Amino acid sequence: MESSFTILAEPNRRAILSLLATSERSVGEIESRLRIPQTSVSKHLRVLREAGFVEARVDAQRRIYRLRPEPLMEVDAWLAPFRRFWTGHVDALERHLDRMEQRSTKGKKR
Amino acid sequence: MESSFTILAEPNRRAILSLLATSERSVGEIESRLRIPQTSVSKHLRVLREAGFVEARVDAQRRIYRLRPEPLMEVDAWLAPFRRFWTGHVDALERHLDRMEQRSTKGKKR
DNA sequence: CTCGTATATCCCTTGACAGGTATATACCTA
DNA sequence: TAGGTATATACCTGTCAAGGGATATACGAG
Repeated sequence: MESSFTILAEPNRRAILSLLATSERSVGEIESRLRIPQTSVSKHLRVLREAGFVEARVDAQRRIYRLRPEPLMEVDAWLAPFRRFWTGHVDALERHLDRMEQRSTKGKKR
Repeated sequence: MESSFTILAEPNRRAILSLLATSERSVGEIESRLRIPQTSVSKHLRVLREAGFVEARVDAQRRIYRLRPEPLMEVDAWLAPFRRFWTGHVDALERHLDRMEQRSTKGKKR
């Protein structure tokens, strides 16, 4: 059973999902907006489709893809037990992101 | 830059985090509770540590690991734009999980 | 100092997966 | 029908990461 987290590990797939959060899109739109080769977009969409993240509607030669929320709800549910660690400490994330920013700018490791 | 999602793709690592959500634990406790070989636990902890998911405190020969919330907050933040798809439709997740259950029980594909 | 315990690291093998290229399929238009 | 557009699939290849086993390091007890 392919975990939803495995699917989300791929950056292009997350980008596709974020794009579809706004509105549904054809494959070509995704291709040009994200600057990913068509063949690659199709392959990622296949993975997303089989995992239930998206579904396609046929419009002549086009396939219009739209989001399906269930797998993301699953992720959200997994996250629930951890929320108590940060509710009420809103700006800890902000500090964390700043630190990450610095690491990838300045950063040489060890 | 290793994405937090990449880290979470590994099931054992998610299990470790879930375990630490309850309380901090030594490596040995994690090993016996999750039934993962010690060498494997240590390697996963290293990954989690370097990605900021956990931190270790030294107690004699033991290392006590505890959760750090920031990377999970990041994930939570990424998820935010999608929440509008399911707030108010609480039981869609339940139906989804049922369907998954059926697939992995009955399931032969195509 | 030696032995047992707790944890980390090294090396090696294996499998999964993403990207690229080429090609197939489907539909539309003329 | 032919040619163009839109999307999917097959095959190949390189990379990367997880798991196993052996070993190193650190600490405590006696």
